Amino acid sequence: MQLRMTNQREIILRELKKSKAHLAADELYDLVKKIMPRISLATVYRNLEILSEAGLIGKLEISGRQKRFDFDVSDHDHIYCTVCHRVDNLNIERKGMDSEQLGAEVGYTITGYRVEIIGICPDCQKKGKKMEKKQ
Amino acid sequence: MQLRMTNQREIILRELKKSKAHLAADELYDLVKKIMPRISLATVYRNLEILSEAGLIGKLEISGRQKRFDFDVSDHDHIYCTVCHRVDNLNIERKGMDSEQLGAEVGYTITGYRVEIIGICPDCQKKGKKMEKKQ
DNA sequence: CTCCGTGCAAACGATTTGCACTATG
DNA sequence: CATAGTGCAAATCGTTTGCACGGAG
Repeated sequence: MQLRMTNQREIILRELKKSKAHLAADELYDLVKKIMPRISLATVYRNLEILSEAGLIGKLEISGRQKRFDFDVSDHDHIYCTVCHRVDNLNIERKGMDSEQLGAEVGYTITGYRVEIIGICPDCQKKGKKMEKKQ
Repeated sequence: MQLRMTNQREIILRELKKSKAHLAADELYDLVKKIMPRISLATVYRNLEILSEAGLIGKLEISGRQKRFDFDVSDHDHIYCTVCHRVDNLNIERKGMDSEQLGAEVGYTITGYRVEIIGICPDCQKKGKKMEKKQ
């Protein structure tokens, strides 16, 4: 099964990288549609899946919501806003965590791990304060 | 808004605790239906939400499609099997992680964080080996 | 007797799939 | 020219909601 670099695949990849954000499929679809108006949402889904399997982008399965896709494939963690569901990158020093050993204790073979910090992003904090005043 | 301890709520809570597992709503629904056959799936969803808001159970919004609910409300992390989607408890020493400070660096107000180890559980490792032999 | 909770069915949002057609390598 | 990829619509999966009725406090 070889990958063909189709026009739609190329644009999807390029627009995600260009956005420098952690977009969900439908958000990226809106961007890509501006360039290629007849593209289908299914194609965006299919390609995001394929590109992440190929290691060209990252897949973020956070919080049982929409999957988001990461333009940055280097090793890093994420911080998640519970209000607007935005995701930002984070650099955590992962000292003192031996995931292999922890997994071994419960009989698991470890393939990776994920640290996710949860909070409220700067924008939503501002909006929250406005709301308070109104009420 | 006070909580009423209805029959269905009591059974849902009891069966989750009894299972000692991280069940998804439909799995718990199957269990509870054996005891109260006319219960509706919507009731299970509503109660799981309410019980987790009340702090009587934990809600897990980790990888995978479904939310899972935790019989154990004490502070701990989780390990997730990518093959069967099962979740187990884990005790990680969270040394060397100052989530407050990390959040502050990107302007977030932190409400919590989540560490999730990802791998393949003992059962699926066994099954995997069987599959290999067959092929 | 007051509302919170329930069952049911329908609605919903995100994602996937079957199909016939298109176009890459 | 074989076969991976596409667009479209319908299907699916997990979850939520509106509504009229039922039962806990």
